[in-house]
Amino acid sequence: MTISLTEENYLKAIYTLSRLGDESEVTTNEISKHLKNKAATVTDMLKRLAEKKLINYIPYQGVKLTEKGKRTAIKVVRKHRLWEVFLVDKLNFKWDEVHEIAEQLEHINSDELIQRLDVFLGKPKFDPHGDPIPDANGQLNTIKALPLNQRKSKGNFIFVGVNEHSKSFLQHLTGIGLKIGDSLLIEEINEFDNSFKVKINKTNSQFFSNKVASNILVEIKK
Amino acid sequence: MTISLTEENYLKAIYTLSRLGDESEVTTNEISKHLKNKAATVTDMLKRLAEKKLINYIPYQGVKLTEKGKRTAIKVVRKHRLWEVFLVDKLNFKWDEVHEIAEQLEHINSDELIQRLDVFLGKPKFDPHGDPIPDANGQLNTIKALPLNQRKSKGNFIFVGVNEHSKSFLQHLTGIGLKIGDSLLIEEINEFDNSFKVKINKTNSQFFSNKVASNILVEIKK
DNA sequence: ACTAAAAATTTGTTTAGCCTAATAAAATTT
DNA sequence: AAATTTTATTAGGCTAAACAAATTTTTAGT
Ligand SMILES: [Mn+2]
Ligand SMILES: [Mn+2]
Ligand SMILES: [Mn+2]
Ligand SMILES: [Mn+2]
Repeated sequence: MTISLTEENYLKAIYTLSRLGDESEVTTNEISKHLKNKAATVTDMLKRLAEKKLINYIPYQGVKLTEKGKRTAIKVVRKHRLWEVFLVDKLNFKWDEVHEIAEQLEHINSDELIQRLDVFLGKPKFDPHGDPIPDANGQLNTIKALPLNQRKSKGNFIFVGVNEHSKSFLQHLTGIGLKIGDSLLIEEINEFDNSFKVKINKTNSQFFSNKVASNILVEIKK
Repeated sequence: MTISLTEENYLKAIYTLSRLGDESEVTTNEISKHLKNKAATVTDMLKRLAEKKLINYIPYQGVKLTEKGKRTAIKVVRKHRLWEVFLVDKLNFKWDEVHEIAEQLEHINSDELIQRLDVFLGKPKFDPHGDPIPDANGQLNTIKALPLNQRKSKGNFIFVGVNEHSKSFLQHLTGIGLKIGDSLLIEEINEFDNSFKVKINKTNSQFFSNKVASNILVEIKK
């Protein structure tokens, strides 16, 4: 049974959306919004995917990936993230330039290719945005990072990933001079607007709005 | 105007077929055979491509690429061959394993990507099968090689490319121990079946059938 | 419990890309 | 020059993937 590029994109969307919330059912409208297709189109595809046993679908009740569907979705995510590492590490693209190209590359179909690419890149565990790369068996490091704005006390953290992948946000961070792996020391938390004053790498102090802070994922520095 | 993956494949087919012969018109049946689609399907597509000014098409008279069509086709060929170099040089695929994957990768759409891939690979001039890689402006080294079986005198040659790209032929050459760049000394030409006895790299003598010799491209050794 | 709003599905079209069968045009043979 | 064969086109139909409009089901508000 072959899975089309479009079907792969639907499976990935369902996977991504189910991870945002509580792992429960994903709704037609969520998928519709995410993929920028009309709800009627989504319903059609849900029937097709259910037919292929890639999702469990009860009309009006939303969908969940089957094991098979989940495996497929994770493989697409794995490819997407490996290619992003390739583009940044080997071709010197910036982290805000790679997503659209990876959206295409993630559909290239060759197990041998993924395997060799993985080795060539040194079996990376995270992509350029800090997102974990599933291994060949579909296992992925659960990330224990939290958004910066949920840290209620001052302290020392490491910037490990982003919640928001838009080009403008990534460029904003680059403008500030913030990169994955940088240390972040919360110096002030302003009560009235929940903005933060943060020192990056012990040198340069910056103000982060709550919006920005909510999209920056940090771990506690050991 | 966007050009679909399928349209790209038709343009590439027309380009390839026109190069085989005398650069003249390509026929519906040739395309049909090459792409393994029915002639009626090809006629449909020819109308679409003509509509888009990618080919000049006169019913019953065959087709020729327009300048625009040719540019597009050459770009696809460039991408195909660059990706093949990547797969062999960087991911250590064998030369008989890369074609199918390159058939997919050649449709990835990003000028910046091709440009950077080209630089990353060291701006290669030839792909793993000895085929010339068009440069960013679509110029390509005309190859002055001839098939081994057209060399009528004994002498010293260099193996620079293949005429036949099938997995089985490439594996056959690998089995013989023949690689691009090897020197070939014609020791004997057998009149009755036009087979050749050839010494590879001054060490190992092999018999080549005329069929094999016709698919091996050589240049005169300077 | 009833009604209005929101969410999802069904119905009917469209386009790209493929097919087979029927027909027309061109080339070849007699 | 006709007849036959080969090549190509037209006509009609199919499926995947999209849409808009109409309808149904579920949820939320009173
Ligand atoms: Mn991405
Ligand atoms: Mn990413
Ligand atoms: Mn190839
Ligand atoms: Mn090649």
